[in-house]
Amino acid sequence: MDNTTAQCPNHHPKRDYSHCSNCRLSGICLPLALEVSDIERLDSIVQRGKPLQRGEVLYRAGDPFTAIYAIRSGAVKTSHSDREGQEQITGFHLPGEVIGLDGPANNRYRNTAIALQTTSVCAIPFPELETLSRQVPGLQRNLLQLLSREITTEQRQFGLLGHANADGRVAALLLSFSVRHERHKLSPSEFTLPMARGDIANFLGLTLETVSRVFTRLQKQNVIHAKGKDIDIRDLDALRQLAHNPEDL
Amino acid sequence: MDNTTAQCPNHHPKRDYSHCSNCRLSGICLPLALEVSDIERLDSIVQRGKPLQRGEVLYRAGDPFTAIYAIRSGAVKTSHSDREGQEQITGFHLPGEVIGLDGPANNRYRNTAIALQTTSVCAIPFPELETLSRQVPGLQRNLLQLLSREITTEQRQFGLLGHANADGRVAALLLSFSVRHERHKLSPSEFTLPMARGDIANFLGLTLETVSRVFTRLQKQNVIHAKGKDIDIRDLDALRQLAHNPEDL
DNA sequence: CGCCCAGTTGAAGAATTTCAAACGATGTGG
DNA sequence: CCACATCGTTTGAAATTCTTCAACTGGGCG
Repeated sequence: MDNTTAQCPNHHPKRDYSHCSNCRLSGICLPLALEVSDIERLDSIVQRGKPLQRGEVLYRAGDPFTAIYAIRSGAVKTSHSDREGQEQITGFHLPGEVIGLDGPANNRYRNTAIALQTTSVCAIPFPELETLSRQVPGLQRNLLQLLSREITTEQRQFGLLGHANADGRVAALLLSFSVRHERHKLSPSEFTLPMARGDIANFLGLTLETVSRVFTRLQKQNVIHAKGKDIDIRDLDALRQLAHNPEDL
Repeated sequence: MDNTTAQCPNHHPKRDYSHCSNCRLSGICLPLALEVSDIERLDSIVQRGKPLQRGEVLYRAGDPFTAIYAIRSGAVKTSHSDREGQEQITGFHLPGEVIGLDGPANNRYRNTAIALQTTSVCAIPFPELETLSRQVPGLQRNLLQLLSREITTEQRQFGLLGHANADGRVAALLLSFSVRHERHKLSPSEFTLPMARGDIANFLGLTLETVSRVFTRLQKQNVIHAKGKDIDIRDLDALRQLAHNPEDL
């Protein structure tokens, strides 16, 4: 029902963000550092559908792998489940981030991606992207970087679960959101988490109750102020110290 | 001091494995499913150095990223440390596996790779590989698959730390080695672990003592027989059940 | 022989989970 | 408009798992 311009963020309804070349996210997304003419070629294969509502599935584990997705607005969680049906959330993804990179491994998505809010994405069909990236070296580089960065991100999280206690894990998560918000020139200290406590707990390998207790504890120590999903970071250094934070997030 | 043929596995000293085209690992390594002529092109950029001794560093976190490495024989651990100097082992790598894929993210290795035994590797210079993979679509595909597979592997481990108890984590590790040995037509039930208990503990986010206790416990239950690093899996199903194992490893 | 290292074992302690109850916001039907 | 059910969250107390600290074992090597 919508035309392409309808996917623009609600608060800027008049501007046309429906092309990579004028997308506000081009600085952190796949087109990064490409020439204008190359961005246009990339743009020509990108597909923009209508926004997903909260809870809608973008792709499901086991689906044939067709495209990777750049998030334009909103938030997405990715998860996979073992055969006992036990769900493990593998990540929370914000605008400018690309998901579906688990697909090329065996031509099926390994994860399920679900919108946490109203979310709009750019679909980048993978076969086309592969072809194009053979012709555009910078794009090939960006694609490889994207995958490699995903690897290092996972490794960091892996290290977190390996060596941090409950406080450290929650602190690291909050810091991660903080710096990702800052990247968008949003406040790094005040933001709203897109997911519920249960999702945080699942992601961090803790129970819902423990996460809740950590939030109250951090609040009593005046490190953060949290009302539900609304977070206000009061003492960034304390948070960093708790998270034992390795370089960037 | 060695010529190139000297990197052949010790137990087959007469055969020439110094080219991808006759490497026994080509079925699981980067050349997988490439045409003969393409394998030869790949081969022409691959560098084979002299073997590393136990404890030697292949690359160090922070080093400029120059090449990815395919392991020919031996075993390697990769790890990274946060700024407190806390080390987190991110993986144990066996022949046929490729490491260094964390490098493209920002042109530096994020991890340190250390030989756990005498180990020989093939170095594949990355700029050359990038160029070549633009010309050989199958190679481009394999490279992307390699990275993507690394992502899914990390995610599995991530899920493990998130949702498995000490027994489950150790069981999963043993199973992982079991199937990886099987891939090489080695016994999936009897093998020698290349790393010490402390490394296992670090990798699994446990203490050395807990790992040791799990080994004794599994032994008392007749699930495994373990004498130091020598493992004999007695009850594969029990192990699988403990690990709650999601699909392949 | 004696030292050292890796691994094992024990007992006490701490952190997290589990079970249970209660809360506050939100929505629904009478 | 109020009673009631629901959902996400918070809080408490007991149970459990894992860690910590410490002692001990056994094999390898000078």
